[in-house]
Amino acid sequence: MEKSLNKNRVQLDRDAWVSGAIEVLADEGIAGLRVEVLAKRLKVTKGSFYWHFEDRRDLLMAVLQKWRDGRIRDITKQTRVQPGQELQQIYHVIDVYSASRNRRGMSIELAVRDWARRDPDAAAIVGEVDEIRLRYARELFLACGVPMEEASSRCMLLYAYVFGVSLMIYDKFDSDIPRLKHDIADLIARSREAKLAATSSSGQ
Amino acid sequence: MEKSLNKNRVQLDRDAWVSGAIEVLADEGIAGLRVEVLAKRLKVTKGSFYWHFEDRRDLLMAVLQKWRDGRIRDITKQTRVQPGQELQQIYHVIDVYSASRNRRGMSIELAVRDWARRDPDAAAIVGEVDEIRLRYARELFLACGVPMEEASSRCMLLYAYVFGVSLMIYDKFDSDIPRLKHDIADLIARSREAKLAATSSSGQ
DNA sequence: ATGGGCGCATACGGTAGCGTATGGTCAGCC
DNA sequence: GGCTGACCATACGCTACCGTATGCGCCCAT
Repeated sequence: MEKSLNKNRVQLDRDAWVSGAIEVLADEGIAGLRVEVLAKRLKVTKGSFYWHFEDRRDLLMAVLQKWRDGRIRDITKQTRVQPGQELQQIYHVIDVYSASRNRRGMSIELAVRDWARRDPDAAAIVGEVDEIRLRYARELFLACGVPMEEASSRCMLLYAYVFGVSLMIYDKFDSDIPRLKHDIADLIARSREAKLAATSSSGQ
Repeated sequence: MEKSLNKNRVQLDRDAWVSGAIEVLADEGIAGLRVEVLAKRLKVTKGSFYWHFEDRRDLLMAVLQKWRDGRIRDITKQTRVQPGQELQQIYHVIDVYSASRNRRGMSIELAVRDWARRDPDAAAIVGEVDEIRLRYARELFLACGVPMEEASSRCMLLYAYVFGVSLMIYDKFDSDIPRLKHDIADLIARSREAKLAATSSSGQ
């Protein structure tokens, strides 16, 4: 209620700019995230932009914060699991993080990681997100009875795979991509014990 | 001998420009690959550039060709193997393609793949390279006695991993990164049969 | 020695983008 | 009904970059 703006004259706030910026980032990459381009997409001029932000860098930092907060909320959600469903949850994580089921999110992810290759601030944010994701995913493997070191290896392999596969262009390689992806998920997720647990519980 | 340029007045040819362009691409990404920037790095002006190239696009296409040719030569070299050494060769491929052993190459690789996300010509080249790499790597798994479908899955996992891990920032996650990487290589490379073959042959 | 072409420098017009300055508009409040 | 402040438009100077036009020096063959 804090701002009773009648009419449909939508006033932009800082968050609207940041959300728009993330859209542009996904489409054009960090190099294409220009304030005049963004302003045009929001159907205003940059006069508005410099009302809400110090400069372009100010926007970019806000983008990083928002992205990080969203990723942390998301990973806590995706790895929350009721007891006994840990292995299924691992398959679920592989699935929801795959590019085919999450094109927009993966576009943003790759744009941020490319950005992080040349910007220390972005790299720090990516480092935070990676560490949290790896820890949460490792918990899933540990809950499946996988020993600590193997859990570390497997969750690392999991994330490297989902990001890596979204960089590849392999449509001519195999005729049955769904099978391929499912088999790869098996390679990542199942230890010998876990496989037994999966086959015994998947039927019910 | 075709051009006897005495003195040390080095004349640039097309290939020198392309090589320089790949350096800039690795450092700055495709968006930073500007002809005036490149000219400055080569210590000439863009007057020279437009002697050798139609326009910027002409250079970019030449970069793609050169990159593709090099990658194809490299993968044929890295997967050539004498009989009996197939499994070791798989570990070798994982090693040489890992970012830590090949920083420059991986920078170029990631820059090209980011480029390919928005440029159909680059995407076509990446598609070519990926298909050839996957086929060559699959041959290694097949030679290890891995059945066809599993060989496809494992070689795909291999490449997705090496690219994906180079996107991640995980230095705080585990204290023993070498062990982690070795364990992951095991997860990718070894089938039950292959592991037996490895343990029996690694001692000799 | 000289004329021609190769390889590059210089100068130019044009566009896109950053950041600043300043003016305009509308809502809400007294 | 006039004031104030939030939000935005417009105009400006500056830099970086693209591509073109043209000039200039050097090497080589005749």
